[in-house]
Amino acid sequence: MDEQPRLMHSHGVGMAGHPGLAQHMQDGTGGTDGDGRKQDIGDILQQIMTITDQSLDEAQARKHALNCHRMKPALFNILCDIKEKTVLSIRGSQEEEPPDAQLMRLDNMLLAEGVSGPEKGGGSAVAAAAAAAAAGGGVGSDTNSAEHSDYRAKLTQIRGIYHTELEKYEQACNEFTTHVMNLLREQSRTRPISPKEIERMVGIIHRKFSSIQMQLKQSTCEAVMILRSRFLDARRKRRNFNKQATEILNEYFYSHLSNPYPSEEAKEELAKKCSITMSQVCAASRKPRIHPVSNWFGNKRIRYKKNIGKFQEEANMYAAKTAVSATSVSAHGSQANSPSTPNSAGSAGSFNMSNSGDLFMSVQALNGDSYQGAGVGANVQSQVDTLRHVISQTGGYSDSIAASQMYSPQGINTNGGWQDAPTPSSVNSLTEGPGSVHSDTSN
DNA sequence: ACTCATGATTCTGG
DNA sequence: CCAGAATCATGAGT
Repeated sequence: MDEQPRLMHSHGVGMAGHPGLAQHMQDGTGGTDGDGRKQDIGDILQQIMTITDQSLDEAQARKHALNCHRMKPALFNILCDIKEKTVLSIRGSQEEEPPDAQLMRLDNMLLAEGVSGPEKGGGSAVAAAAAAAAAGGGVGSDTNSAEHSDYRAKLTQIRGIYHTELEKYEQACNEFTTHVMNLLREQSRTRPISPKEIERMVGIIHRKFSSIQMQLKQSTCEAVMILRSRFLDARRKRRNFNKQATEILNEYFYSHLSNPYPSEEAKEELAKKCSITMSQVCAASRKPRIHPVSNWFGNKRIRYKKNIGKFQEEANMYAAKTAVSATSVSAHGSQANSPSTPNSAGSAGSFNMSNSGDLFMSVQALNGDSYQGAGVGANVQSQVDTLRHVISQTGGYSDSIAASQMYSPQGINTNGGWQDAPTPSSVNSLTEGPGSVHSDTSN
């Protein structure tokens, strides 16, 4: 039985044209004469060795004959056994399954980016963000949606490429697998190849292909990242509001100085007036995001509070402006609010007091300046009175609020801020009183 | 190149 | 969750 494995080996090898083993086999035959059976085997080997010299038909016939040899099944099994053992020992060492932590990550990311998920117009997350932005802002979302559609188009492109490539790989993988399987099956008639081994081979092929797939996923992820950074993570891309917008916002701010927390509607309105586009809303972090007007007011509040002195001039200017417009309005008989302003000085005072020492000064300055401002911009002298009146209003725009909401000077004082105003955001200042007058007239 | 103004983001406390 | 505070990043003026 010793030599029979060699037979099979040589056979297989001979077919594959392996020189080294042919040599080895020849050694085996050289040392075995005398025995009839071995002689027989020698013959067979001889035949095998010369098989390449024969015609194809002859070779085929010989092959068939060998294949039908009565010893073949037994030999085959034994060889398979031996092979299995050696293969196992080899495989044991390289038993690697460093599995798909990374693959999972990639998959998750692709899913999150809407590349590999269910078809949803591509970039579901971003699309959602865009939708949210559009819905939330309503205003000027054109440019934004344009940007997003651009982004989406690109993402869809990536998605398309990814899917076609993936499909290609899968197809290639399947084709190759079946090809190899056929080949092995075919060869298993002449070589000791067990089904198990074929299975193993298939596994290897799949692993190879999945590593290719991983590369594909990786590069897709990279592409998406680049796209994101190009389109969305230009988050801090800051475009200054235009002058008019700033003016409108400032007017609102200074006319609601005692409670500069515009309601949602007010913000909407302001945004509309300022034609502040939602493109300025952060698209990056995929959060529904803060309205630019909110940003503006947030920044304004904090910066104003931080350095009131610096903003005093501005405040005066807008106060004057407001005054002028308010007078023109009041001339039309919308004095409904004006009578209620006698105490406005108080609110102005309160505001003042809220800001340490120089506040008081600033109030003084405010009044003085406002007069001046009126003189400059105003056409009507008789407006001086109204001006004064309105100016005080500006200080206490939310007089009504102050009254109704117990917006006490003390509170402001102690805090040096507006925070104490109860639920500031709930105050719908745009629609109420002087504020609305002001903002309406400002247009 | 530098500085300042300013819109946006992030972190934190209530 | 919201406002404030801190910070980042950019645009504009010099």
